[in-house]
Amino acid sequence: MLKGKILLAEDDLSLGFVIKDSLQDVGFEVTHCPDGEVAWQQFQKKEFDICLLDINMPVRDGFSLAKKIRQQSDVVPIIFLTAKSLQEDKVKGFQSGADDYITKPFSIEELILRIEVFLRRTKKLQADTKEVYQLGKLKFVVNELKIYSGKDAITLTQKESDLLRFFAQHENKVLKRDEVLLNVWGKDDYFLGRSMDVFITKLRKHFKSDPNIVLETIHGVGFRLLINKP
Amino acid sequence: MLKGKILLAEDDLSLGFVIKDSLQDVGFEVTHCPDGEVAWQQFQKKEFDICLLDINMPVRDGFSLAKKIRQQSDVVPIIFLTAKSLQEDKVKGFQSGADDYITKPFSIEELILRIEVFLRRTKKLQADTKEVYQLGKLKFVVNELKIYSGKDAITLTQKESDLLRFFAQHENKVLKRDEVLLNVWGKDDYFLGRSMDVFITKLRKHFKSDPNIVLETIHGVGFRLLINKP
DNA sequence: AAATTTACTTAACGGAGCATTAACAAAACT
DNA sequence: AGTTTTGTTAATGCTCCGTTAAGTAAATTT
Repeated sequence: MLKGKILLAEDDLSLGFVIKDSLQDVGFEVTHCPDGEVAWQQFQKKEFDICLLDINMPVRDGFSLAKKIRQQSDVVPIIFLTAKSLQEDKVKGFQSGADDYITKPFSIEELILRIEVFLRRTKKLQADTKEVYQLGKLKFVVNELKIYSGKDAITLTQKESDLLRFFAQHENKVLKRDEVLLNVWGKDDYFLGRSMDVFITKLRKHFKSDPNIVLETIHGVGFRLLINKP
Repeated sequence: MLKGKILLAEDDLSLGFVIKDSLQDVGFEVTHCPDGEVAWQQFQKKEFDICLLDINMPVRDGFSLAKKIRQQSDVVPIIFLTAKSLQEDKVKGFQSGADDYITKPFSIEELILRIEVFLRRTKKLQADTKEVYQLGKLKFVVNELKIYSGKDAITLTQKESDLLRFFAQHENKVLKRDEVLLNVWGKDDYFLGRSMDVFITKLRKHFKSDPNIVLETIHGVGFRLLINKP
């Protein structure tokens, strides 16, 4: 069971590996970045449920990265990993938008517990929000995995639903192939790319009852979900 | 809303703090004790609805504490928090009167759900609120563990009833496998998942007198209790 | 207390559903 | 024309789920 997507920025590679491995063991998907700049690039590409940022990093330190992240999202929880336990650092950290910090050396168990505390909080808010998209004359109800066309309904598989949801969230916007892959599949390689193409075909079939819904290909770039007004 | 009073014995202070904080967040009153002896003093002073005991503690370990507690009350649920997952420990734990154990690292969410499963059970003995669900032409009376079909009645077991109750509470909503497991069994692992499938089969058999009641499977996601209007 | 019943879990196996991979066709770039 | 990218269908193989039966432990009866 996938519990959530975690962005881990940690320049100490062996420590980073241990953290990544432990978190994956308990069901998280972890993207490990060796410095703040790479982490920032990843953050822009993909959605994360929580960020774990080391403070002392080359290229871009944790504080600066946290600020950047906060400019783009003031919801995603940020936890600092820090060797220092000085009061100033803590203050500085919270000012830059962190939600919590944990001082090294910490136990993996404790880290997991803290992560879960945050995820539970944010989950509660989302848990019962009905996520529904009106696509032309079709109504897509995410939690039910269904597309309604009047009284008729088509049931989607989980993956179809994940993919359609991502397009519906960005209606009318060009989405690059790697963006889609990273967000829906979690990684980007040749085979998953082909797999995505198969799913694109499936989605197009589901749309055939409403010709105003067009999932167009931008050759060499990606796709765009376009809803034409009739 | 105060959900219940919890005695927490945990010598790892930072872990204890996280647990206490999380439980308070969801409405429990928590008394956190740093060792078994202090916990025992607190238990004698005050009434608790549930006890969470770490096993490895200085002064008085969890096993010994559980025995003491059991001498005074054989009703209060005891849950062990343990780092070991060895079979011997489990056995030893249950012999000393524990009702359940949870191995570290565990998720706070899971702990909360297990606590709630226990509290619901003990409360059931006290409360007498009639909880009745009309499912198609069947009437499900929770406290009686019965499903009425006209004059005929089927008697359910406790687990069947717990499970059906959870579905009846969320009629028409897609419930994920882990949600069901956590809410009905208190924890989510492979075997309990299989066990749930067995109970799903049993429930479907009970429904066979009314074809409008459909407990449908959402592959890879969970189940949904659907009542079709005839 | 031994035997039986009851309730639930675990094992085992078969089948269905699904994502992926493969294979080939079509389209779009060079 | 040749190469790369995308569309589509079919085959593959994995995971999930349904079901029956066997195992286990507690409760009840004899």
